[in-house]
Amino acid sequence: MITQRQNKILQAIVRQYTSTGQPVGSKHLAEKLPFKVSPATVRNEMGVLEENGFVNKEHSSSGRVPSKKGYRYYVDHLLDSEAITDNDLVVIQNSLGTSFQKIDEIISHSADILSDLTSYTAFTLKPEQADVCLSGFRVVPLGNRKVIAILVTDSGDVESQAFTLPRNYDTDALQAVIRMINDQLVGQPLANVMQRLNDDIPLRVMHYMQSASGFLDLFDSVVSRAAREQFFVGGRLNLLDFSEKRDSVDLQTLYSLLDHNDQLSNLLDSNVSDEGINVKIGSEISKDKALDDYSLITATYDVDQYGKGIIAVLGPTRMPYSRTIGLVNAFRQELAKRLLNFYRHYYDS
Amino acid sequence: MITQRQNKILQAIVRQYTSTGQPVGSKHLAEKLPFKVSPATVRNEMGVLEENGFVNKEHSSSGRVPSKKGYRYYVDHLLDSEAITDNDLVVIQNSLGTSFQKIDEIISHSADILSDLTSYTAFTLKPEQADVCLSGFRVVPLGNRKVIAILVTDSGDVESQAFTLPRNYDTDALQAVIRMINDQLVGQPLANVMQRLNDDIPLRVMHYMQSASGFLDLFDSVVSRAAREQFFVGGRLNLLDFSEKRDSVDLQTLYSLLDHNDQLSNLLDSNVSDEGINVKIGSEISKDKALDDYSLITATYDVDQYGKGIIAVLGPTRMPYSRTIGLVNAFRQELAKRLLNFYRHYYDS
DNA sequence: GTTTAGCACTTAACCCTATAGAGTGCTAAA
DNA sequence: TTTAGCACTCTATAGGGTTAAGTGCTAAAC
Repeated sequence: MITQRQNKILQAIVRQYTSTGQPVGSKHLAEKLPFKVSPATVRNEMGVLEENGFVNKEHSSSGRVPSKKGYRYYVDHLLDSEAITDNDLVVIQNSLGTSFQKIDEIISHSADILSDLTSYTAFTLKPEQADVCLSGFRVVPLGNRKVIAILVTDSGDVESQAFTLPRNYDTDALQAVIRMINDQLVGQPLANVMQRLNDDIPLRVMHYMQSASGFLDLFDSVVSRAAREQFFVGGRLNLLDFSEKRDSVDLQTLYSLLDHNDQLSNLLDSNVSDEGINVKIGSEISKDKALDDYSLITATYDVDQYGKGIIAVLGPTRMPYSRTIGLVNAFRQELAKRLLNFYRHYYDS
Repeated sequence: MITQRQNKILQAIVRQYTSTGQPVGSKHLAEKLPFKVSPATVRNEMGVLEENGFVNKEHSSSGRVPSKKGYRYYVDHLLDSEAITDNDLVVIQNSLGTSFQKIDEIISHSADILSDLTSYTAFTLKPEQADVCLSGFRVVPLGNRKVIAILVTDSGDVESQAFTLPRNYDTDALQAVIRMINDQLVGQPLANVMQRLNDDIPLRVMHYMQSASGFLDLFDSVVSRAAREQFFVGGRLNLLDFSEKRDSVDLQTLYSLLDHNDQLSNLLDSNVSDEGINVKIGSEISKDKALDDYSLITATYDVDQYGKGIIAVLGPTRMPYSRTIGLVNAFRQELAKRLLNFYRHYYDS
C-alpha cells in the first residue's frame, strides 16, 4: 500500500527528474516538497518506493530515478490538472487558423505544429469513417495510349493514376471491364473490394481480356492507395535529439524507423486506443528495445459524422507528461473544431 | 612544380587517410609506398607538399591530413582506374533488374540502391527533356461538385488533382475557361505557362468568372507540380553518420537540409555540371559551412532522345573516391541501359 | 512509533601529473 | 640527394587525490 506522502514524493521525483534529467536526491527533494520533512525522512520513504519498484538508483550512492512502473503510476494517478499556458493555446489556434484548400494540407501542417510545440516527433492521421465505400471508377483516355484511372470514394476522396496502355489494347474490352467493375464493386466498402480483387474479380476480368494482370495491377494500386490510412509525420529528426546512448545498435533501429513509413504506420496501428488520450511507456510501445526509452502519447479527435482521426507524439520516456498531454489534448480539440468547420462549409448544402 | 614522387606520396596519404581516418605519419607511409625510401625522405617530401598546401597537420607533431586542395588534386589527377568489384556490379544489375510499372518507381528505387552501395546519401532525378510542353488540360466532373483536373505534357507525364467546386459554380464559365486555357497554352513550354500565369492569364479568366483566384490556384498547383524536377533521396540519415563534431550548430543546418526537399533541390541544381561525372569538395558545394566536410559527386545519365537524368551522392570529404566514383559511374551506365529499354518498350510503336 | 540529526561509507566527476607513443624538424654524415 | 640520429612537441591514457552529492544505519528527540 502506498501512502499519501509517498504519492507526493513519487510525484515530486518524476517532476524533478523529467525537468532536469538528473537523479533526485533526498536533500533537494525535501526542500521542494509541499510539507516540511527532513531529508532523512525522505530517504526512508524513498527506500519504500524503491522496494515497491517505483524508483531505481543508477549506482549505490546516487539519487533516485523513476522506473517504468513509476512513470506508469505517475501518469495514471499523479498527473497535474493538464493545464497548458495561454501562450500555447494561442499558438495552436493561430497555426490552425490559416486557410487551406485540402484536408491533407491541414493534417500535414498539424504534424509540424504539434512537433514544434512539443519538440518531439508528431504524427497525424486524417479522420476516417469506419467503412469507406467505392463510389465510382473511371478511366479517361488522354490520347497517345495514355489513360488516367480515377477512383472516387463516398467519403469524397479521389485517387488517380496515369498509365500507358500496351500496344494493341482492345478498348472495347477495357470499357466492358470498367462497366463490370462499376456494376460489381460500387457501393462496397474498400476492404471488401481489396478482398475480391484477390478472389472473383480476376476471373471476371478474364472474360473480356486474355491477361488480367496489367489492368488489375493498376486498379489494385489505386484502390490500395485510397484504402491506406495516410498519415503525416512532423519533426522526424527530433527522435534523435535525446537517445542517451548515441553509439549503440539501437540507433540503427531508430534510423530505419525514421526512414520507413510502413514501420511507423505499424507502430501507430498497434498502439491506438479506442478513444481519448492514451500513454504508452517504454516497452509498452513495442517489443523493440530501441524504443525502451521512449513514450508514445496517442489521442483521437472526433469530427462527428465525418469520422475520427488520430494524433500522436513520440518522445523520451523522460518527458514532462503534464505539459505534453495537455498540449495533445488542447490540440485534438482545436483540430476537431477546425475540421468540423471545414467539412460543414464544403460538403453540406 | 610537383614531382612524380610527391604525386605518389600525396596519393598514398589520401588513400590511407580516407580508409583509416587517422593522420598519416612518415614511418608507416614509407612502408606502404611502392618504392623504397626512408621515413626521413618521406618527411622532407611531406614538408614540400605542406608548403604547397596539399596537406595539413592537426597539430605541430601530428601526421599529415589532406587539405581541400589535396583532395581536389587527388580527384583531378591521381585517381585509380575507377574499378569496382564484380560483386558491386552484380548488385547494381540485379537491383535494377526487377520489373516496374512507372519511371518514378525505378528512379526512386535507384536512390535507395545507390545509397546502400555507397552508404552515403544518394539522389536521383528522372530524365528530363529540355523543354517540356503542355499538351492538354482537362477537368473531369466526378459528381457531387467534385472534379479532377488533369494536365498532360508532351513528355507523357500526367499530373492530376482533385478539387471540390464552391457552391453555385457556373459550369459553362468553367468550360469556357478550360477551352481558353487549351487554346492559349497548349504547345507552350511549361516555363512559359508558369510565367503567363502571373501575366495575362488572370485577366483572360476574369472575362468568364468574377473571381479568378480559386481556379487559378488549382491550375497553378498542377502546372508547377508537372514542371518541378522531382527528385528522390535515399539514405537521408546517412548524412549524420560521420559529422565529427556532433555538437556544433552545424547539425542544425544538416537537420534542416534533411527535412526540406527544396533546400536539397537547390543544392543539386547549383552543383550539376553539364555532363559526365563531377566532384565538388567541401566549400565548393555551397557557401554553407555545415557542408565543409562533405563532398558531392554528381553524374548525368543519358537516355538518348528521352533526355538526360542525374544521380548524385553526398558523403564525407573523407571518402574513398575511387570506389565511390566507380560505383556512380557503373550505376549511371546501368540505369541508362535499363531506362532505354523501358522507354523503347512502352513508348515506341 | 515517527521523525530527525549525525556519521560512516560509496560513487562519479573533476583536476592534476606522469608517462608512453607517434610524429616532426633539423643537423650532419653517407 | 638520401638517411641516421636526436631533441622536441603534442596527444592520449592511466593513476591519484579531492570534492560534492548521495545513501543507509543508528541512536536520540519528539
